Amino acid sequence: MKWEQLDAVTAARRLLGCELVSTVGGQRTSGIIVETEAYDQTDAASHSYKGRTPRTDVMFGPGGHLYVYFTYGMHYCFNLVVGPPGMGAAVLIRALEPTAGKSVMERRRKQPGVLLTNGPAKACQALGIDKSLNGHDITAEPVKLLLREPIPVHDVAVATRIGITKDAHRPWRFYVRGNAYVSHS
DNA sequence: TGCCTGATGTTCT
DNA sequence: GAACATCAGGCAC
Repeated sequence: MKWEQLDAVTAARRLLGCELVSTVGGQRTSGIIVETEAYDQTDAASHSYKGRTPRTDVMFGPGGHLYVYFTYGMHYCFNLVVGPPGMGAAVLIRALEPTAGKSVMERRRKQPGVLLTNGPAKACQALGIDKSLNGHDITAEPVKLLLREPIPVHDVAVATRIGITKDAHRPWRFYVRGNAYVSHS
């Protein structure tokens, strides 16, 4: 998959159903992506909206890399950068359905079941992703994205994004209908 | 079940 | 100095 060739909305749809595999710290954890949000430079809610800064530098790099940021004083969230260099587009991974390493996730999260990964900062913590992985290439260890069959169109729901104030009306959130790990349906 | 709030770093104004 | 792509615990109903 050539993430450099996709816009944020197309990529956000295509990422649903794909699997993320992390071997951070020598511990294998993985999950299927079930909820995403699209952001791009024309979008006031996006970190790239105000142009390139040291923080948002990797968003303006080539697609296929992780953009990891720290927020609210205690949480990390991670995006997949998409589009060609200079585009400033990315897809926020909001929720995963765990496929391996649940016990590792429980140890990291100190929470059971659906609470492991049903939110962007939770998924990040469960996979052991932190700021040191900012700019990481998604085809390399220790965090890899594996392509899976696309989710059928009728199983994908579209909604407005969560937790933002600017451009909040854009229908740029996508999730797998009926999946228990989706944070808001 | 649902609202309110504390925790707490980084970035930008 | 305020805003922020959040989460979890506490308390009122």
